[in-house]
Amino acid sequence: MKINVKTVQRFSLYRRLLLEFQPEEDRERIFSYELASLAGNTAAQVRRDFMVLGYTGCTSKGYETHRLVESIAAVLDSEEGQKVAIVGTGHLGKAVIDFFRDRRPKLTIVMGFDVKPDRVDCTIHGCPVFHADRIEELVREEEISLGILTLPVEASQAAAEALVRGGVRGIANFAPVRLHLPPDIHVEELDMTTYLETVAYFARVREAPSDDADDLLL
Amino acid sequence: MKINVKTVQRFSLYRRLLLEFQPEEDRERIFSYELASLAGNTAAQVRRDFMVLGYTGCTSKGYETHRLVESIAAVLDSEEGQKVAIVGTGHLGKAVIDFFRDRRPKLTIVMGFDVKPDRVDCTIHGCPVFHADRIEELVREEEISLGILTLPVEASQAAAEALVRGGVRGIANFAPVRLHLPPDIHVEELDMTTYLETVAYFARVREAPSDDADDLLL
DNA sequence: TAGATTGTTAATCGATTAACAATC
DNA sequence: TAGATTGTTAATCGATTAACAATC
Repeated sequence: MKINVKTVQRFSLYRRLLLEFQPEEDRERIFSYELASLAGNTAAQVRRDFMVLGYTGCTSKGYETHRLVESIAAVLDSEEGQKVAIVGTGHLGKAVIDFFRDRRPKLTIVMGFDVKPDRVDCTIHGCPVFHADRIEELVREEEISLGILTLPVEASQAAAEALVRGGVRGIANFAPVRLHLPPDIHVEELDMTTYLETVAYFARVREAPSDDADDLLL
Repeated sequence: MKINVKTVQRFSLYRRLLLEFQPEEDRERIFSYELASLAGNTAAQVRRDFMVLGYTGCTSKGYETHRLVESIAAVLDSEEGQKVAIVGTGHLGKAVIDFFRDRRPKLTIVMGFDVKPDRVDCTIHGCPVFHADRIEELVREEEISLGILTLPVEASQAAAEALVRGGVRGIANFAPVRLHLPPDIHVEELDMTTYLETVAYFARVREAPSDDADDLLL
C-alpha cells in the first residue's frame, strides 16, 4: 500500500468533489462511477483508491459520502493540525493567504514574513506579518511545520534554509528554482512557466479535434 | 514518440535549468548526468528525452546547451507565439501577470479582464484590463489562443465559456473547480489546496529520516 | 430472482531503468 | 589506446485497466 504523490493528489481531489457533491434526491451515497466521472478517471481506480483508504462501501448501495470524507481526512489531515508560514507577502503571497482562509481547518497559515518595511508589522486577512529576520525564531516558537515560498528566485534559497533551521518539514515553492535542502525535507515545486507552457503546447498540438484522451490530471 | 503532459513538463524544466546553467570553465556543453542531477532524474532518461527532441549530442563531449535550448523551443514554442488573456485581476492575477512579464517571449499576456469597476480600464505592468463583458469580442479580435483563470470558483465556468466562444484553445485554471468544456479544449487545473495538502502529507509521513526517494517532480 | 455494485485478482500497458555496443 | 559518453535495446517496475465472483 504505497501512497505516492499522485495518490495523495487524487485523495485531495476526491474530497473536494465529495464536499461539493449534491445528489438529486436526498440520498447521501455516491457510486464509484459517479465519482469517477466527476474526477475524470475510471470506476475501478476509484474503488481501488477507497480500498487503500480502508473504507468499504455497501454492495449495490455505493459509498456514504460523509464517511468517505472522514476516511480521506484520516489519511490527509493530521489530528492536531499543521501550522504554515508564508514567506513573501506580495501579490502572490496575499492571494495564497486569502485562498486558504477557512478552506482547510487543519492547515492554517499562521504568519507571514517579508523584508520590505511597508509590508512588515501589519496583518493580511488577520495573518500577522513579521520581518524575515525572525523566521527561524518564530517558526521554532510557534512549532510551524510547513512553509510556503512566494518570493523572487534570488531570495528563495535563503528563506528556505531559515525555515528549515526553524524546524519546518515541508515546503511549497512557487519560485522557479530548485532548492538545495536536506533530503528529509519534502519540497513540492510549482513553476507557473511550466504550467502555462504545458497548456500552450497541448492547446496547439490538439488543434485537430481528433482527440486521443491524454492524461490531464492536475 | 508520444509526448504527454509529463514529458512537456520535463522539457520545460530542462530549458529552465539549461538557461541557468553556468559551467565552470567557458565550455558550453553539458553532460547527460549533469542535467540529470540538476533535474533530479537519471542520465538515461535525459538521453531518452533528447532523442525525442531529435537532438543528438557528441560522444564523450556531451550536448551543446544552446542547441538543446533551441531544440526544446522547437517543440514547446510556436513560431509566431501565442497570446494569452487572463480573467481575474485580483492579487493572484496581478502576480501571474508580473511573473510572466519578459519571461517567455513566445507567451505574452496581452490583456486582462475583470468585473469590478475599479479594476477595469487601467493597466497592470503595461497589460490593459477590460470589462469581462468584452471577453468574447476582444479574444476573437486579438486572436488570443490561451486563457488563464484567476477567479473565484463561482465565476470561473462562465468566464471559461466566454473565452472558448472567443476562440481560446487552452485554459490554465487556478480555481478549485472542474470546468465543463468541449473535449478539444485543453484544460490544466491547479488547485492550491491539493498542492499544499501534498506537501503537508509527505512532510508528516516522512517524519522519520528513513527516506525512500519517492517521485517529487513538479 | 434479476439487477447492480462491490472487492479483488489477472492482464495490460507504459514508463523507467539497466545494460552495452558504438563512437569520439 | 584507455576513458568517457552517447544511442538504443532489453529488462524491470509499477500503475492502470479489465474481468468476474461475491454480495445486497
